[in-house]
Amino acid sequence: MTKEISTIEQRPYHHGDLQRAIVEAALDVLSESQSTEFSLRELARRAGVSHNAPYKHFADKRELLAAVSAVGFELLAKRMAEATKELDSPRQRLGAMARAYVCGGVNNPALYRLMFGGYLGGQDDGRPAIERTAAYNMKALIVDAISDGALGRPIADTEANTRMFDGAILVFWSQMHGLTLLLADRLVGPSDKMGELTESILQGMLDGLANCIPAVPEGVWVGPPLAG
Amino acid sequence: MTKEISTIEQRPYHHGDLQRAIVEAALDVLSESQSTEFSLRELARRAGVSHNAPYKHFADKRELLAAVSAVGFELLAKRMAEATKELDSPRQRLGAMARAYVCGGVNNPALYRLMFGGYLGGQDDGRPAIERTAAYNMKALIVDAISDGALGRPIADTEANTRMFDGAILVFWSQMHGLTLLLADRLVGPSDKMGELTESILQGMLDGLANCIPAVPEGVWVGPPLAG
DNA sequence: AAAAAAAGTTGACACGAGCAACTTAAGAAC
DNA sequence: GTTCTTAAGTTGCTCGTGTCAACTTTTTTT
Repeated sequence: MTKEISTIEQRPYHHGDLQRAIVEAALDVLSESQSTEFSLRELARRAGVSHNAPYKHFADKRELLAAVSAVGFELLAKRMAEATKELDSPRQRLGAMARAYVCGGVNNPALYRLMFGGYLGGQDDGRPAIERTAAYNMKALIVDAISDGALGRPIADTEANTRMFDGAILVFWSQMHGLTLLLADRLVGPSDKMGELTESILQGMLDGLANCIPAVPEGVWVGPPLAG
Repeated sequence: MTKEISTIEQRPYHHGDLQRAIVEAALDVLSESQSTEFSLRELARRAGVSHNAPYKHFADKRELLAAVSAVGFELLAKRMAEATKELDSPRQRLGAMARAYVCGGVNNPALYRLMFGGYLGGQDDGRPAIERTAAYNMKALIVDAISDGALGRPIADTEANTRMFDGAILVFWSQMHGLTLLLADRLVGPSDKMGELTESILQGMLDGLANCIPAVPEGVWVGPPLAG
């Protein structure tokens, strides 16, 4: 449908930028149907190419979904960065980040589940590298806010504090991850109360963390595992 | 394969208890493949019946998965109940419950995702009734522990406290839900540190809740929505 | 015993994943 | 500029799957 070729983009070969077109079609269909059970053929149809053209850019459906997931990570990270840009108070930054995170997930549950759910990288074969970097990117935002004092006092982002940081990130992340999915799956609602819920849960969490940040046990990783 | 007919079970018609056999096959395949993308035909094959026999018991794949999900809820609720049975201290009960919950999810992520993820009841057409009751069942376990004093002091399970209870449940549930999924999806690990992680996060959460239980905003529901 | 209903089977259709062989267009080599 | 190579796209196939329809067999009802 919409060819959407940014005039700057080079169109590498005879037809348009199919790779991008397919990913965008997939994002559209995913957003509309809220399901990953669309067919590559449907995407090909939307892009106006033959049913097998996508295979020239993606080995299989899984690889396409990985690319979609990567875009999702970029979008989410961008929104979180944008939401916190103008804010000075680290506490406010953390709040804005949390709201952006939850909001992003609730507004497109299927994409969120694709990004974080086990569809990709199920075993040890490893998630696409881009997803790892995006996940680390998001972690960095949290670390910044915490080290700037979001928990009531600044905490130096040093080696010695690693396990404490990981503990805080783990609490924060799992809390927001859980809230996002409960809202997205309508196990909690209504979702227009999203903002208030996020804020009140966040406040309770920070109260708890201010008392005591749980140090994560030796050997625990928070974020995608590094090696295979 | 394994017909597995409990000698007590009545076999209603000419062949075995197909309904049960199919659901059990589905549970097997789901556990093995950690994916819901198996075929009904595969299940039929395993049960030794023709490819269409399952349709006499389930209108479509979705309905079969709903039945599997229901079994999952029952299993999980049973394990949580079992884990807390012998414990007097409400705090210990809550801890045991949390561990059983997280452990159940991590040991079979695909089943957990099927139960709580958006595959079923995506829109408003409603989740199967059995899933609702199971979810309420689990909520009740949490309410019991809290009203017995798991948060440091007993809190009467009265109408007046409803929103506070919902707040506590929301915090507890979303925290554990998030932790479970992060572990299941290997975004946090390693999963053999599951118990310690659960306990330390739970402790931090209770510290926070002891200070202040967030009252959920007016009109929020925690658990599957009641009406359409 | 006959009728109705439930459970299971066979056969068909449409559709999607993915492979193979072919065609076209773009760049590189000469 | 012609040829060669290769990326991008197409056509056509095989195979498995969901699901419908029609038929058979067994069980329950009457």
